[in-house]
Amino acid sequence: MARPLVPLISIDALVSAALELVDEAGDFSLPKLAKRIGVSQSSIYNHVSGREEILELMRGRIISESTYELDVQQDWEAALRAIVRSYRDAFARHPRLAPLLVLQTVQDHQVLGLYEDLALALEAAGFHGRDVLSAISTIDSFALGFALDLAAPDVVWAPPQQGFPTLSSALANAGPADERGEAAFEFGLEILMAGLHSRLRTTVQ
Amino acid sequence: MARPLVPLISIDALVSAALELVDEAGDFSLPKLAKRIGVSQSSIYNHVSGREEILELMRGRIISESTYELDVQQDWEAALRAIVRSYRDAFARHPRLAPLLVLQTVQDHQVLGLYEDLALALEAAGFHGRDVLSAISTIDSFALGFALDLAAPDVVWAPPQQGFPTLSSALANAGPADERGEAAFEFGLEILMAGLHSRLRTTVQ
DNA sequence: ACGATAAACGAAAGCCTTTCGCTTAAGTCT
DNA sequence: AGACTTAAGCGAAAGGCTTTCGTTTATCGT
Repeated sequence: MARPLVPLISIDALVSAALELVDEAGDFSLPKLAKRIGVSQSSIYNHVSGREEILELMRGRIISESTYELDVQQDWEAALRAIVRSYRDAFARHPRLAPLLVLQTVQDHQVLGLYEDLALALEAAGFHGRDVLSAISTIDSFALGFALDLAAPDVVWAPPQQGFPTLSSALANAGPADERGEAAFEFGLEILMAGLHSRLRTTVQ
Repeated sequence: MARPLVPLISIDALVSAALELVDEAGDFSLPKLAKRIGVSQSSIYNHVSGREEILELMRGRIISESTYELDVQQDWEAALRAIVRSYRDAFARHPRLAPLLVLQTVQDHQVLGLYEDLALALEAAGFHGRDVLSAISTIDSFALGFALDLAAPDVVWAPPQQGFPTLSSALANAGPADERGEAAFEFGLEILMAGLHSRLRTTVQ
């Protein structure tokens, strides 16, 4: 086939189809992506530079889909909570995408905007100098860790019947996997916020 | 070649070689693993079930290599700090392994032992019921997040020159990548501990 | 009118994991 | 001692994967 009258491929369609594949199968490949859109593998290279760019585009897409509102009236804590929740919500809708993104540099504009807002909220809170990036890294680790938890197998820990009594009883106490994840995230967010408050109190201003 | 007098492959040698490859290249493959040991790819299947088992064996190996001492005298906070540090140290020695493990259920005995100790320390601290697993998940998210940070590209965020002033200046303030990671981990650990303390104070006992 | 660009295609190179059948040494049982 | 089972190597091949390259042809700008 020669050049079609109307392009068969668009970046939007590419990203949507790739996201569908990841949601369904936990991964995507160019052959499957091409088959889903109904084109050949190699045609895709006319629109993106390769697999990595598609991944980065997916990151931007899911972050854009999960917006948060920053309100001038808001205190920094409310802002931080809103940002972290929105980040985590983005991955909650597409849990299996998180593992595919951990090794890539963040370049997407939308996503950088989220980190910029994070930095602003932290400065408003009273963090200075190197602490700002340390706090960003901490929040990022936390949010990424919980995002990955959403993608983890239902059974994260599989102790044998004998030998790990405390861990086993903690697991027995927990409800179904999604409830456990939800409860853990809420718990973790409280820990994080309390920790940040405490740090601000104890640091010489 | 028929069956050799002395086996050419042992699980220990397999894991060591695989770990070397991951340290060097960030990944390992059976062809490369086989070449390094000096056998053919398919022979490896006589010793392990496949790629996944090798990954799980590597997890056990690095956790075993990074021990911590739990001392009856110790308070729970010291115990938690020791466990989290040891976990993070394990991945600091083999940063590029972390991303390969995020999707796998933990089955290794040594690693389960670490989580058992974590559960014990949390109960000693005064957490009960579902909170134990929530706290484990929170600590796990932190530790995993920071482990992944060690494997991340030197440039985690790449904002363009214009448009993200607060993030850019936070990045400019930071030193080299490894110092940033180290400072962030220490910062995060304080936040985590302070948060847990705060939670214990405010929860009805 | 014409040249450049864009967007499709097929073919192929060079990775990867895993399975299969074949060979032969070592160990075990009678 | 002879025979059977197992363990551990091998090569070949199936069927994935990403990416590059050359070819074709429609559209657009000058």
